[in-house]
Amino acid sequence: MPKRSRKEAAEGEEEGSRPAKGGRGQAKGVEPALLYVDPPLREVTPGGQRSNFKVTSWNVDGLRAWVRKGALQWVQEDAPDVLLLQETKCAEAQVPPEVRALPRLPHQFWASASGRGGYSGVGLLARERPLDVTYGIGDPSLDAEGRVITAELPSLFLVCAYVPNSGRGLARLAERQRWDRALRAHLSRLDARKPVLLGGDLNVAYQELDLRHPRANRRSPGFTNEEREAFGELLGGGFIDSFRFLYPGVPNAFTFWTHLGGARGRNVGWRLDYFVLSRRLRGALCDSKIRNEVMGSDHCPVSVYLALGEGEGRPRNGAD
Amino acid sequence: MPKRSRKEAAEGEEEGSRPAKGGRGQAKGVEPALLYVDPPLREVTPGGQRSNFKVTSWNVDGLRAWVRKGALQWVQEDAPDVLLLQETKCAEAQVPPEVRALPRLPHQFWASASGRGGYSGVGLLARERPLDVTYGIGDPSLDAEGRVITAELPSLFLVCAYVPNSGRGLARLAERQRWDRALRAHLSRLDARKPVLLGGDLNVAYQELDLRHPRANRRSPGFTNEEREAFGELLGGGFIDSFRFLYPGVPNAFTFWTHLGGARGRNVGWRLDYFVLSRRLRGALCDSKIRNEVMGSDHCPVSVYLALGEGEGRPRNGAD
DNA sequence: CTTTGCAAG
DNA sequence: CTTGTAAAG
Repeated sequence: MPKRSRKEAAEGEEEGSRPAKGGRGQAKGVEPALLYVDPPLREVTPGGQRSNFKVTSWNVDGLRAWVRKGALQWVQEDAPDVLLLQETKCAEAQVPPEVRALPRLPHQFWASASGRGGYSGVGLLARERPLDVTYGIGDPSLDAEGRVITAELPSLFLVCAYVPNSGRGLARLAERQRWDRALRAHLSRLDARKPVLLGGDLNVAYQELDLRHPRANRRSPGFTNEEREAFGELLGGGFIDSFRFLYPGVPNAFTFWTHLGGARGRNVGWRLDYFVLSRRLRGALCDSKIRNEVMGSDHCPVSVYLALGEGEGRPRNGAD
Repeated sequence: MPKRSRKEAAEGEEEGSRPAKGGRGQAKGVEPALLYVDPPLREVTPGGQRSNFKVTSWNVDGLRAWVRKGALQWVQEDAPDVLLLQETKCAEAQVPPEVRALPRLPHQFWASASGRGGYSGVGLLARERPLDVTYGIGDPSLDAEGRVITAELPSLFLVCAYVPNSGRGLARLAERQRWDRALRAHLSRLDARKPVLLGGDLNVAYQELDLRHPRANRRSPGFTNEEREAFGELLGGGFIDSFRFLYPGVPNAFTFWTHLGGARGRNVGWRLDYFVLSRRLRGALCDSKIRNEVMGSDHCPVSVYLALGEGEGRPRNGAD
């Protein structure tokens, strides 16, 4: 069982295909759709401030294939202030010209796995030029795969992350744990200077609520105790899971579905893509959206809406 | 220039895209279609014997993809007595069930590259059970790639061959020359017992007439002097190129077009697929067809029609 | 199941 | 340009 990957196990027979407890009897293997429907956008903070900053994050599962599928059309309509992309599988020189030419996102920053451009990789595309951009999380032994870009904006640090998968048979779980620790340290260092907004594929479903078949995936990459606890420490360390903060207890809100076996059609998925923010940014949070109707990858895009004002950029000891 | 492969050079600018000498002036790079149209079938020999044996040969460029494209439909309509397939790229265990189930071709024999099933490979499928079937050309150092199947039928030996490509930069030309010699020896040994019919992708265009851009391909795999001379020795050794025997001087009759650059649409091709037969079978030859309208591979199928009678199977010293 | 890379043609 | 393959998810 530990030999099966998270994504394989997501399709597993162990527990997933039993009829729901207490439900009406169902034919073996048939599951109800249980689609999460994203509610209408909340355009203001509880305090009444209007959203003026939108970030969208999308694990594209291969930037070039994603472009061929026409995803850029959706990006233009979505019109985020910043677009975070993960799993571009693409060296900077291979980024399609249509992406480079996006009129509303002229400031583009790319990272890819050194040596093999077709693996991992992230991008950060911004409407306005960041004050500064850095790469990685400060540990060269963990920064060879092009997984993190950090942009300093006037009022916050924006971090795009593609957290490494723990691998088949959890072969890379130990490395993943080092990675989770290093990311947390990176975020803390940033947070000491300005509030932080982290977006991306964090490759963990935090709670049972966050994947369709928790029991079947206890030792699957993305739902091990080790990965979940690391995420818990992030939340305990002054950060908020924006979606869950706004929508506690809401089930079936997934951002990833394996390609195998038509999982997406049955909404057999995982919530792996997040916007996590410094606690002191919570008053600026308008909404956190899961665009699960949008096709083009095995992940769907997620967006966060903030209301950034005069006071937002103040340093940590000035707030909270 | 020797670095470019045959198939790349087929598309080259060197000589190919000049307007034809003496022709009307043409826009640069535009070539006339010059499609070869297969004439109506000759159903009888010059001596008046009706064809009673049909063999079709096709380099399928991947048996599984070829099946997915629906080529089996055409095979059923073609209804050959024997079907020879090359470049199956498929271990015997991976042959699609639809192929195994072909109702009119129940006797199937497969060869593939030992170790890597996805490379090379041939098949021989027969309506009637052969008397005997052997594999290879009698040299273990040349027989590891599943390129030859020989079936003994009552009146002749039928050989299915996929001759190795000389490779980019002619890296395998020396091996190819050994291969050509060994194939010739194999055919001679068979021919001493019964007449021989060889069909398959012989990976050589014999004369300038047999490819669209001879000048540009002087050192391209498939048109080197070495390969052409080896084919000439076969013809000098008592064998006939059935198509050219029946259609001397007919140009633009190609059986292969590279996938690159829309070569097939412009009929920028090569004649690489042949039926070659023992000279003493020439009286049995009705026709040799090139089905260049049939899609499903980068090669088209070719067919030969013979009239086999009482006297056909007699040993060599009894005829010619 | 799909995306990369690659080798081969 | 298309077929295989493997590694990765």
